Amino acid sequence: MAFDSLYVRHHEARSYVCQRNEIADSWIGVLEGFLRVQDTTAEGRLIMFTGVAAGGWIGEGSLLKPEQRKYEIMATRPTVTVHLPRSTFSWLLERSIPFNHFMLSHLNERLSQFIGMVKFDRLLEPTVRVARGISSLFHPVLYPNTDSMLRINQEELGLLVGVSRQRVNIALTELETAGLIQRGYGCITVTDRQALARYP
DNA sequence: ACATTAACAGGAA
DNA sequence: TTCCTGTTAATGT
Repeated sequence: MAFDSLYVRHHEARSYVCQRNEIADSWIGVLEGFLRVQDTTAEGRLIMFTGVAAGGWIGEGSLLKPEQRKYEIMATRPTVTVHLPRSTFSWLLERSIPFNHFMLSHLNERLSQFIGMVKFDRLLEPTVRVARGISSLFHPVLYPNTDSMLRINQEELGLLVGVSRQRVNIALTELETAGLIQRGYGCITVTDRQALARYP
């Protein structure tokens, strides 16, 4: 059957799940860990586009039309991925209405995420950026994760929102004194999700 | 002013 | 030991 071709991959921290310009052959789901969708500039600077947490999927763009990957995907910590090969992907796309519904809602949510990023870019208040960045990782469709504790360190968060690690540190103490989060070692616990999303 | 990079010490894992 | 945090000082816009 079609599902026979699903396969699972284990990735070490800081290893590539796929490289830029690679030919896409599967839709990538995250079972465990965290993926960073990024690009490296000519000067070697890292730009992070988005993250994918457990339960999320990435890479359908390069499957829906025949093209090479436009970015690289890296595991930021030990990560387990499940791969839905291109043949099975198109098989499901042709035949399964539930699969199409899932795909549509997934694409729709990612679209609104990127529309939100344009707005995000224009509000430059670093603390607000950090607050929104944390909130975005609680997206119910893109990151179906019920846990209120995020496994992300301050440098990672800075990469995600485009702020330095040191400034993230300041932002986190502000958000903690505001009673929205609690800082931890390599993690953040969100105590008030709604207020965090509406911050300030 | 305010953010960024670089560098450091100290604590957690 | 390595990783992460919290903090400085110097530099840039």
